[in-house]
Amino acid sequence: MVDPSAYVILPSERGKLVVWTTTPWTLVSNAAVAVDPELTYVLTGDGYIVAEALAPTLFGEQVQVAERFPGAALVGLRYQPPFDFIPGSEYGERAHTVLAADFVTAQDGTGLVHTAIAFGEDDFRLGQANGLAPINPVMPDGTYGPRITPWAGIGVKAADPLILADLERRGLLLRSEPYEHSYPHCWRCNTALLYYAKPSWYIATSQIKDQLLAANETIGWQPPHVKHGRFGNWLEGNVDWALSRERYWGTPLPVWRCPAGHLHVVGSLTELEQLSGTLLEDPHRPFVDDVSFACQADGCAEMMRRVPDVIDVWFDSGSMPFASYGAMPSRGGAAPARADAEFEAHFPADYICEALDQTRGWFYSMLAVSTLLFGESSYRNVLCLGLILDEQGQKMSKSKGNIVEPWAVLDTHGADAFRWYFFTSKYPWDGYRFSMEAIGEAVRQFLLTVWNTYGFYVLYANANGVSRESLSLPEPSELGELDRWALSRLAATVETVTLGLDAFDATGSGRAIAAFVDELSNWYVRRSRRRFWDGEPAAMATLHHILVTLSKLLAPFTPFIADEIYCNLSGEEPSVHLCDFPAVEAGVRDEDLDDAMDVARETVRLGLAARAQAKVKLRQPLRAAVVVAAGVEREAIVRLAEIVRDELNVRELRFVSEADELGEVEVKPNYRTLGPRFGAAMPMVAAAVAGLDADRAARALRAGEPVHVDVGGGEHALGAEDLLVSMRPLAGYQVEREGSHAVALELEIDDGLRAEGWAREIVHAVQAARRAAGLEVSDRIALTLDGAAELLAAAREHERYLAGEVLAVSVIYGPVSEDEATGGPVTIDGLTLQLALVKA
RNA sequence: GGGCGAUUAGCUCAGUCGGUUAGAGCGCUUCUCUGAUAAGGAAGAGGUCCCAGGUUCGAAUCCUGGAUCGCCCA
Repeated sequence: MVDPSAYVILPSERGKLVVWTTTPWTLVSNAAVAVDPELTYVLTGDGYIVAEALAPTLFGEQVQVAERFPGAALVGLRYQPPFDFIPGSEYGERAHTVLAADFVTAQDGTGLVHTAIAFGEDDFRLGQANGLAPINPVMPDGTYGPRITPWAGIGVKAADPLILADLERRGLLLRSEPYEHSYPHCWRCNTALLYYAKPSWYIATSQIKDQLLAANETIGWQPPHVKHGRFGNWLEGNVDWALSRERYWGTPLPVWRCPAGHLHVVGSLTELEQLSGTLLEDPHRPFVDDVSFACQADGCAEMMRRVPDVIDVWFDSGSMPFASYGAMPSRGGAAPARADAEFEAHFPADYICEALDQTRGWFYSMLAVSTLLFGESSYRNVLCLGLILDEQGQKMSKSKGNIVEPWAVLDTHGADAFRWYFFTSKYPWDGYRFSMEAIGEAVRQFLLTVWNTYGFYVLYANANGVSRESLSLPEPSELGELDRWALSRLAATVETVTLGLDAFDATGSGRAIAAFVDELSNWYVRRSRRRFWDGEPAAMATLHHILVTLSKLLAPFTPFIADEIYCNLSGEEPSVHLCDFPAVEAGVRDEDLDDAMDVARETVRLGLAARAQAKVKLRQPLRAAVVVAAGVEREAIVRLAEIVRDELNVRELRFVSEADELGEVEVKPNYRTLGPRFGAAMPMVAAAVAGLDADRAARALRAGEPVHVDVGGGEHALGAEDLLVSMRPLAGYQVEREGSHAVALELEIDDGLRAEGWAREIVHAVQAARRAAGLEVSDRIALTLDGAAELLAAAREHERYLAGEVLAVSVIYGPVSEDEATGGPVTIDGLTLQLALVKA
């Protein structure tokens, strides 16, 4: 906010002290001026006293210095206060003198700090140290009291300009200018806060600081940096807890006091009844205020009455683990004892969760109350949440109107999508930039994939009459590679998710599930479709098992879709939310198979890229793919050759061991191994490697021999670890490569391959027509084909395949008239095909 | 003013022990696949890794200072 800042002149015997303040309203209770005794101050030619370092800023570079001295020389100097509403004698002996302080800087201002004991913590401490009383002429409503005669009844902030005008009239204002600084405001009404010193009840938490720090060590924090950062620092700097509040509503402070000043703190409702004879039905104000009893101090005959204050609500929140038991009248309203079985069963909490701004709020009060009572934390783990910002990154607030109504999100995308977004889009403590689009993306990318995979299973389970009872998951050894791979990936996912959730990491766990669902849908199911069409028991049982387990993994994340899937597929329990979380099964993980599938998929990826480069459609079969692979990678591809061949639509896979058999190679230095070895000579090594004959070097490495390079006159041997061999493309083949991997395609297409390609094109056309005709996936058809002779010949040649693919019980080659035709004519490689189908 | 955190493609975010061509998704362009999919696959365009110093053979990554934003405290 912008406040008026004032440079005020305070005359003294040694010269005119210049003090700086951004709260002119506190000048009426100026009690002292603070200086840094070690800082150098000057007396200017004009008679002003300021810090030397600030004199040029205040008076210009040409300022004349009459005298130079340390701040200590000013200490004790008496000056004329700016106002005399409050006589100096009320503050104390050292009122209106210069005092030494440790908080004065020469950063800004004048190096002399106006001090009003009742306003501000530094001021108060300085006053305490120097025997000055905190006289406060401001009323509780923020207006000046009657002692400030000209401005009594005026809000102090509103009086700022009046005070400045008064000082100026009396020649005491050197300068005034607007000053922008951060200043605390009321979170509710957004008006500037006024600080003043007032008596209060405290808990001496600073005396148990070591216990608080020790208790913090037992807590698991997410994110981890809060533990020794924000929270740990706060505990290190612990100050006593200001407990009392001057409010009407709240938990009454259980302190009774007699006129003689004796105190009694009441520990329970039972104790209060014993003392007073009154059992309170309702322990709040005003009832509790009526309860009085005879003073307990020896020889005191006065009546004790409760002090009017209530307790800071943070104490209530910090008492949550105890209050829920202790508040019960049957227990006398006292805090629970460690012997209480019900309390013990629930203490401490496994975890708590709140926003990051609770560091000094709930997180602290929960720890402090518990440590005071039992010397330990009331929670084992804490997860902090960040703030949810709007799409522009601004904090959402009702007054700004940029809030998002939760119901609008729920109505549009559903609760599962909402939850999934929060769990997986970011780590919760990082906060969010909320957007509806991001939730829509979560739906499209994740929930629909899950749902469609489930829907796919249900479709073919129903089509093949597969019942829940008929399913049994075969032993791993009886399953195919793809099934075992899917189960292995599932087991790995269960493990990752379990470890993550145990560590309160829902984000990493959710992302692992998302990765698995992607593999499941876009590799396992896609590669296995044919088996599901036939209702193959192993495939059915595998996917069923995976979906049921997946529903259990998803239960905490997307409870509704998880329960829907579980109840329809299993129903062993009435709800997925009554199931145990999946356990990590021993012996299901097969990391060799996982790695092999990765290699196979990489090979497919390169092969598809090569096809795209060559502009050969995937439906056109090719004779061979030549794969660069050796050792375990080659074994992996051989193991999964059928999948690779089918995905790439090639008849044959051939292997070469080294990239240089497919094209020219280049060698590059491996900085990771060579860097530490050669250090500063690394650039020379890189140059030497660049100068090598790549083919010769590659051959040598393949033969297990070192390659020698000359670096700065010395010869060094480089092994296979030190050089990375990669390829240049080779003319004549379509080669796709990445690093040391490569796949080449033979592009020559003979008549046989061409006819097979056409047959697949015809299948594709018929399938499109089936779909356009609205047929069920299991409907049989009678098919008639007409058109270019070459296409019909290809169809005849591959009729069994064609009929099987499109579920045709008969294929007729004959004329198709306009009105019989299903859809328009199809063009394949420039040739025309006309087709008609009817449900058989 | 102090403490803590953040800053990477138009947007949302990854980026391991510091390793030389910084990735993904969305969106855009062009293909492709489809007997579940609003889906999948390939290619292209898109980058001052907030800025400036420093350490190092080598920095998005480590150190120092600064900027901006957020939270807490004064």
